[in-house]
Amino acid sequence: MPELPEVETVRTGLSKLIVKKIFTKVTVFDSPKSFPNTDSEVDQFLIGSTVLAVARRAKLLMIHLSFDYSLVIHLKMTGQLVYRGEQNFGAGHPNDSLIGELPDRSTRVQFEFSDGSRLFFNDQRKFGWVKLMPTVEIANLKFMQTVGPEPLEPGLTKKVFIERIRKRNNSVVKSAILDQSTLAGVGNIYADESLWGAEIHPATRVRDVKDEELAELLKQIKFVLALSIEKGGSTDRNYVDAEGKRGSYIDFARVFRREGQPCQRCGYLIEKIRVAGRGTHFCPNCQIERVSP
DNA sequence: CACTTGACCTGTCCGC
DNA sequence: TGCGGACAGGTCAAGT
Repeated sequence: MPELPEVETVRTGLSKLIVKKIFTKVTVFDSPKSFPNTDSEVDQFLIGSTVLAVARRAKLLMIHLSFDYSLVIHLKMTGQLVYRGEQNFGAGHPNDSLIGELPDRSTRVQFEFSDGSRLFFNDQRKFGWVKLMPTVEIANLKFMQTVGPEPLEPGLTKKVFIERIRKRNNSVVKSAILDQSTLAGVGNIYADESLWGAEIHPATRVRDVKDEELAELLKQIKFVLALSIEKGGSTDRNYVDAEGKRGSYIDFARVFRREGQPCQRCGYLIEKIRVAGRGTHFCPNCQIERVSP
Protein backbone atom coordinates (compact mmCIF):
# COMPACT_ATOMS: atom_id res chain seq x y z
CA MET A 1 0.00 0.00 0.00
CA PRO A 2 2.37 2.72 0.97
CA GLU A 3 3.92 4.47 -2.00
CA LEU A 4 5.85 7.74 -1.93
CA PRO A 5 2.96 10.00 -0.81
CA GLU A 6 1.94 7.65 1.99
CA VAL A 7 5.49 7.24 3.29
CA GLU A 8 6.01 11.01 3.05
CA THR A 9 2.80 11.59 5.03
CA VAL A 10 4.00 9.21 7.74
CA ARG A 11 7.35 11.01 7.75
CA THR A 12 5.76 14.43 8.20
CA GLY A 13 3.54 13.16 10.99
CA LEU A 14 6.35 11.42 12.83
CA SER A 15 8.58 14.50 12.53
CA LYS A 16 5.99 16.46 14.48
CA LEU A 17 5.41 13.71 17.02
CA ILE A 18 8.67 12.00 17.97
CA VAL A 19 11.61 14.33 17.35
CA LYS A 20 13.55 14.88 20.62
CA LYS A 21 11.87 11.92 22.31
CA ILE A 22 14.04 9.37 24.09
CA PHE A 23 13.63 5.61 23.58
CA THR A 24 13.29 3.69 26.84
CA LYS A 25 12.00 0.26 25.84
CA VAL A 26 11.41 -1.93 22.79
CA THR A 27 9.15 -4.98 22.64
CA VAL A 28 9.48 -7.19 19.58
CA PHE A 29 6.49 -9.44 18.89
CA ASP A 30 7.76 -10.91 15.64
CA SER A 31 11.44 -11.31 14.93
CA PRO A 32 13.87 -11.80 13.30
CA LYS A 33 12.35 -10.67 10.01
CA SER A 34 10.53 -7.60 11.30
CA PHE A 35 13.39 -6.52 13.55
CA PRO A 36 16.58 -8.55 13.12
CA ASN A 37 18.73 -6.81 15.72
CA THR A 38 20.01 -8.57 18.84
CA ASP A 39 19.02 -7.47 22.34
CA SER A 40 22.52 -6.20 23.00
CA GLU A 41 22.50 -3.98 19.90
CA VAL A 42 19.16 -2.58 20.98
CA ASP A 43 20.36 -1.98 24.54
CA GLN A 44 23.55 -0.36 23.37
CA PHE A 45 22.39 1.82 20.47
CA LEU A 46 18.65 2.36 20.74
CA ILE A 47 17.74 2.51 24.42
CA GLY A 48 18.59 5.94 25.75
CA SER A 49 19.00 7.48 22.30
CA THR A 50 17.18 10.62 21.16
CA VAL A 51 15.29 11.05 17.88
CA LEU A 52 17.09 13.69 15.83
CA ALA A 53 15.06 13.65 12.62
CA VAL A 54 12.74 11.53 10.47
CA ALA A 55 13.78 11.24 6.83
CA ARG A 56 12.58 9.48 3.68
CA ARG A 57 14.24 8.18 0.53
CA ALA A 58 11.95 6.53 -2.03
CA LYS A 59 9.62 4.37 0.09
CA LEU A 60 12.17 3.94 2.89
CA LEU A 61 11.75 5.74 6.21
CA MET A 62 14.71 6.60 8.40
CA ILE A 63 14.53 7.64 12.04
CA HIS A 64 17.91 9.20 12.77
CA LEU A 65 19.11 8.82 16.35
CA SER A 66 21.85 10.17 18.52
CA PHE A 67 25.00 7.97 18.68
CA ASP A 68 24.98 7.91 14.83
CA TYR A 69 22.49 5.08 14.61
CA SER A 70 19.19 4.99 12.71
CA LEU A 71 16.05 2.94 12.51
CA VAL A 72 15.42 2.09 8.85
CA ILE A 73 11.89 1.00 8.01
CA HIS A 74 10.13 -0.34 4.93
CA LEU A 75 6.35 -0.63 5.18
CA LYS A 76 5.99 -2.77 2.01
CA MET A 77 2.32 -3.64 1.47
CA THR A 78 0.59 -3.36 4.83
CA GLY A 79 3.05 -1.76 7.24
CA GLN A 80 1.94 1.03 9.57
CA LEU A 81 3.81 3.27 11.99
CA VAL A 82 1.34 4.61 14.50
CA TYR A 83 2.11 6.92 17.38
CA ARG A 84 0.06 6.96 20.56
CA GLY A 85 0.34 9.42 23.39
CA GLU A 86 -0.40 8.46 26.96
CA GLN A 87 -4.00 7.70 26.14
CA ASN A 88 -4.41 4.60 24.05
CA PHE A 89 -6.75 5.73 21.30
CA GLY A 90 -6.43 7.38 17.92
CA ALA A 91 -5.88 11.10 17.64
CA GLY A 92 -8.91 13.26 16.88
CA HIS A 93 -12.34 11.73 16.54
CA PRO A 94 -12.75 7.96 16.80
CA ASN A 95 -13.89 7.90 13.15
CA ASP A 96 -10.53 9.21 12.03
CA SER A 97 -8.81 6.07 13.13
CA LEU A 98 -8.95 2.75 11.34
CA ILE A 99 -7.45 0.96 14.27
CA GLY A 100 -8.35 0.46 17.89
CA GLU A 101 -6.32 -0.13 20.97
CA LEU A 102 -2.64 -0.99 20.46
CA PRO A 103 -0.82 -3.31 20.44
CA ASP A 104 -3.15 -5.49 18.38
CA ARG A 105 -2.57 -8.77 16.54
CA SER A 106 -0.76 -7.05 13.66
CA THR A 107 1.72 -5.26 15.95
CA ARG A 108 5.29 -6.44 15.31
CA VAL A 109 7.29 -3.95 17.38
CA GLN A 110 6.37 -1.55 20.16
CA PHE A 111 8.69 1.34 21.02
CA GLU A 112 8.29 3.29 24.25
CA PHE A 113 9.54 6.81 24.94
CA SER A 114 10.56 8.40 28.23
CA ASP A 115 7.36 10.49 28.37
CA GLY A 116 5.17 7.37 28.27
CA SER A 117 4.13 7.76 24.62
CA ARG A 118 4.61 4.85 22.21
CA LEU A 119 5.25 4.06 18.56
CA PHE A 120 3.83 0.88 17.02
CA PHE A 121 5.05 -0.91 13.92
CA ASN A 122 2.09 -2.93 12.65
CA ASP A 123 2.18 -5.17 9.60
CA GLN A 124 -0.58 -7.58 8.74
CA ARG A 125 1.21 -9.35 5.89
CA LYS A 126 4.67 -9.30 7.50
CA PHE A 127 6.46 -8.12 4.35
CA GLY A 128 7.75 -4.97 6.01
CA TRP A 129 10.80 -4.63 8.22
CA VAL A 130 12.57 -2.41 10.75
CA LYS A 131 16.33 -2.44 11.16
CA LEU A 132 18.61 -0.62 13.55
CA MET A 133 21.93 0.23 11.89
CA PRO A 134 24.74 2.77 11.92
CA THR A 135 23.61 5.81 9.97
CA VAL A 136 26.63 5.67 7.65
CA GLU A 137 25.71 2.13 6.57
CA ILE A 138 22.36 3.17 5.12
CA ALA A 139 24.07 4.35 1.96
CA ASN A 140 25.53 0.85 1.51
CA LEU A 141 22.15 -0.86 1.39
CA LYS A 142 21.68 -2.43 -2.03
CA PHE A 143 18.37 -0.65 -2.37
CA MET A 144 19.98 2.74 -1.78
CA GLN A 145 22.66 2.06 -4.37
CA THR A 146 20.20 1.18 -7.13
CA VAL A 147 17.24 3.44 -6.41
CA GLY A 148 16.51 6.17 -8.96
CA PRO A 149 15.95 9.91 -8.42
CA GLU A 150 13.19 11.42 -6.29
CA PRO A 151 10.39 12.48 -8.64
CA LEU A 152 9.63 15.69 -6.75
CA GLU A 153 13.22 16.91 -6.57
CA PRO A 154 14.10 19.56 -9.17
CA GLY A 155 17.03 17.41 -10.36
CA LEU A 156 14.63 15.04 -12.09
CA THR A 157 14.22 16.90 -15.36
CA LYS A 158 12.43 15.42 -18.36
CA LYS A 159 15.81 14.89 -20.01
CA VAL A 160 17.04 12.77 -17.10
CA PHE A 161 13.74 10.88 -16.89
CA ILE A 162 13.65 10.05 -20.61
CA GLU A 163 17.25 8.90 -20.50
CA ARG A 164 16.52 6.57 -17.58
CA ILE A 165 13.24 5.13 -18.80
CA ARG A 166 14.70 4.48 -22.28
CA LYS A 167 16.93 1.87 -20.60
CA ARG A 168 13.71 -0.10 -20.25
CA ASN A 169 12.72 0.37 -23.91
CA ASN A 170 11.65 -3.27 -24.27
CA SER A 171 9.43 -3.25 -21.17
CA VAL A 172 5.83 -2.22 -20.94
CA VAL A 173 5.69 1.36 -19.73
CA LYS A 174 3.85 0.54 -16.49
CA SER A 175 6.54 -1.93 -15.48
CA ALA A 176 9.23 0.67 -16.28
CA ILE A 177 7.77 3.33 -13.97
CA LEU A 178 7.14 0.80 -11.20
CA ASP A 179 10.85 -0.06 -11.37
CA GLN A 180 12.41 1.81 -8.45
CA SER A 181 15.69 2.15 -10.34
CA THR A 182 13.97 4.20 -13.05
CA LEU A 183 12.64 6.67 -10.51
CA ALA A 184 11.79 6.38 -6.84
CA GLY A 185 8.44 6.08 -5.17
CA VAL A 186 5.85 5.19 -7.82
CA GLY A 187 3.71 2.15 -6.98
CA ASN A 188 0.61 0.61 -8.48
CA ILE A 189 -1.86 3.38 -7.67
CA TYR A 190 0.15 6.31 -8.99
CA ALA A 191 1.38 4.34 -11.99
CA ASP A 192 -2.22 3.88 -13.16
CA GLU A 193 -3.18 7.44 -12.27
CA SER A 194 -0.27 9.07 -14.08
CA LEU A 195 -0.64 6.88 -17.19
CA TRP A 196 -4.28 7.96 -17.43
CA GLY A 197 -3.18 11.59 -17.10
CA ALA A 198 -0.66 11.17 -19.91
CA GLU A 199 -3.15 9.18 -22.05
CA ILE A 200 -0.79 6.24 -22.42
CA HIS A 201 -1.98 2.62 -22.38
CA PRO A 202 -0.20 0.87 -19.48
CA ALA A 203 0.83 -2.11 -21.66
CA THR A 204 2.50 -0.01 -24.37
CA ARG A 205 6.21 -0.79 -24.79
CA VAL A 206 8.45 2.11 -23.79
CA ARG A 207 10.02 2.06 -27.29
CA ASP A 208 6.59 2.85 -28.76
CA VAL A 209 6.11 5.94 -26.59
CA LYS A 210 7.40 9.22 -28.03
CA ASP A 211 9.75 11.50 -26.08
CA GLU A 212 7.11 14.20 -25.72
CA GLU A 213 4.67 11.65 -24.33
CA LEU A 214 7.28 10.51 -21.81
CA ALA A 215 7.79 14.14 -20.83
CA GLU A 216 4.05 14.41 -20.26
CA LEU A 217 4.13 11.18 -18.24
CA LEU A 218 6.75 12.65 -15.92
CA LYS A 219 4.63 15.77 -15.52
CA GLN A 220 1.65 13.61 -14.57
CA ILE A 221 3.72 11.53 -12.13
CA LYS A 222 4.82 14.72 -10.38
CA PHE A 223 1.26 16.00 -10.38
CA VAL A 224 -0.39 12.90 -8.87
CA LEU A 225 2.33 12.42 -6.26
CA ALA A 226 2.14 16.05 -5.15
CA LEU A 227 -1.66 15.98 -5.09
CA SER A 228 -1.66 12.80 -3.05
CA ILE A 229 0.79 14.21 -0.50
CA GLU A 230 -1.60 17.14 -0.16
CA LYS A 231 -4.47 14.69 0.47
CA GLY A 232 -2.52 12.66 3.02
CA GLY A 233 -2.04 9.69 0.67
CA SER A 234 -4.41 6.92 -0.41
CA THR A 235 -6.23 4.66 2.00
CA ASP A 236 -7.52 1.71 0.06
CA ARG A 237 -7.73 -0.70 2.94
CA ASN A 238 -4.76 -0.60 5.32
CA TYR A 239 -2.86 2.59 5.10
CA VAL A 240 -2.98 5.08 7.97
CA ASP A 241 -0.70 7.97 8.90
CA ALA A 242 1.28 8.37 12.12
CA GLU A 243 -1.89 9.32 14.00
CA GLY A 244 -3.89 6.39 12.64
CA LYS A 245 -5.83 8.56 10.19
CA ARG A 246 -6.72 7.64 6.61
CA GLY A 247 -5.67 9.54 3.49
CA SER A 248 -8.17 10.87 0.97
CA TYR A 249 -6.47 10.70 -2.45
CA ILE A 250 -8.73 7.79 -3.47
CA ASP A 251 -11.65 10.23 -3.59
CA PHE A 252 -9.79 12.11 -6.33
CA ALA A 253 -8.53 9.06 -8.23
CA ARG A 254 -9.42 9.00 -11.91
CA VAL A 255 -8.92 5.28 -12.63
CA PHE A 256 -7.62 3.42 -9.58
CA ARG A 257 -10.41 1.21 -8.20
CA ARG A 258 -12.84 2.90 -10.58
CA GLU A 259 -13.50 0.05 -12.99
CA GLY A 260 -17.02 0.25 -14.43
CA GLN A 261 -17.25 3.99 -13.80
CA PRO A 262 -17.18 6.61 -16.58
CA CYS A 263 -13.85 8.16 -17.57
CA GLN A 264 -13.77 11.80 -16.44
CA ARG A 265 -12.32 12.80 -19.81
CA CYS A 266 -14.45 10.91 -22.35
CA GLY A 267 -17.19 9.01 -20.52
CA TYR A 268 -16.12 5.51 -21.60
CA LEU A 269 -16.16 2.98 -18.78
CA ILE A 270 -12.88 2.39 -16.94
CA GLU A 271 -11.58 -1.17 -17.25
CA LYS A 272 -9.38 -3.32 -15.05
CA ILE A 273 -6.84 -5.69 -16.62
CA ARG A 274 -3.52 -7.30 -15.64
CA VAL A 275 -0.29 -5.65 -16.75
CA ALA A 276 3.17 -6.54 -15.45
CA GLY A 277 1.47 -8.94 -13.04
CA ARG A 278 -0.47 -6.16 -11.36
CA GLY A 279 -4.10 -5.08 -11.32
CA THR A 280 -4.25 -2.21 -13.81
CA HIS A 281 -6.96 0.40 -14.36
CA PHE A 282 -7.28 2.45 -17.54
CA CYS A 283 -9.67 4.07 -20.01
CA PRO A 284 -9.98 1.93 -23.16
CA ASN A 285 -10.90 4.98 -25.23
CA CYS A 286 -8.31 7.60 -24.34
CA GLN A 287 -5.45 5.22 -23.53
CA ILE A 288 -4.94 3.26 -26.75
CA GLU A 289 -2.21 0.63 -26.88
CA ARG A 290 0.26 1.05 -29.70
CA VAL A 291 2.32 -1.80 -31.06
CA SER A 292 5.43 -1.29 -33.14
CA PRO A 293 5.26 -2.70 -36.68
C1' DC B 1 21.83 -9.49 -20.12
C1' DA B 2 16.95 -7.81 -20.00
C1' DC B 3 12.71 -8.87 -18.69
C1' DT B 4 8.91 -11.47 -16.44
C1' DT B 5 7.16 -14.46 -12.90
C1' DG B 6 6.76 -16.40 -8.35
C1' DA B 7 7.50 -16.10 -3.42
C1' DC B 8 7.09 -13.82 0.80
C1' DC B 9 2.33 -13.56 4.39
C1' DT B 10 -2.45 -12.74 6.14
C1' DG B 11 -7.03 -11.27 5.37
C1' DT B 12 -11.04 -10.54 2.64
C1' DC B 13 -14.20 -11.14 -0.91
C1' DC B 14 -16.59 -13.78 -4.44
C1' DG B 15 -18.67 -17.80 -6.54
C1' DC B 16 -20.24 -22.42 -5.94
C1' DT C 1 -22.84 -20.77 6.30
C1' DG C 2 -18.79 -23.23 4.49
C1' DC C 3 -15.02 -23.72 1.50
C1' DG C 4 -11.63 -23.01 -2.24
C1' DG C 5 -9.46 -19.77 -5.02
C1' DA C 6 -8.19 -15.21 -6.52
C1' DC C 7 -6.52 -11.03 -5.20
C1' DA C 8 -4.32 -7.01 -2.38
C1' DG C 9 -0.69 -1.01 -2.63
C1' DG C 10 6.29 -3.79 -2.75
C1' DT C 11 10.52 -5.91 -3.59
C1' DC C 12 13.70 -9.62 -4.41
C1' DA C 13 15.28 -14.10 -6.20
C1' DA C 14 14.78 -17.28 -9.60
C1' DG C 15 13.54 -18.50 -14.16
C1' DT C 16 13.12 -17.72 -19.32
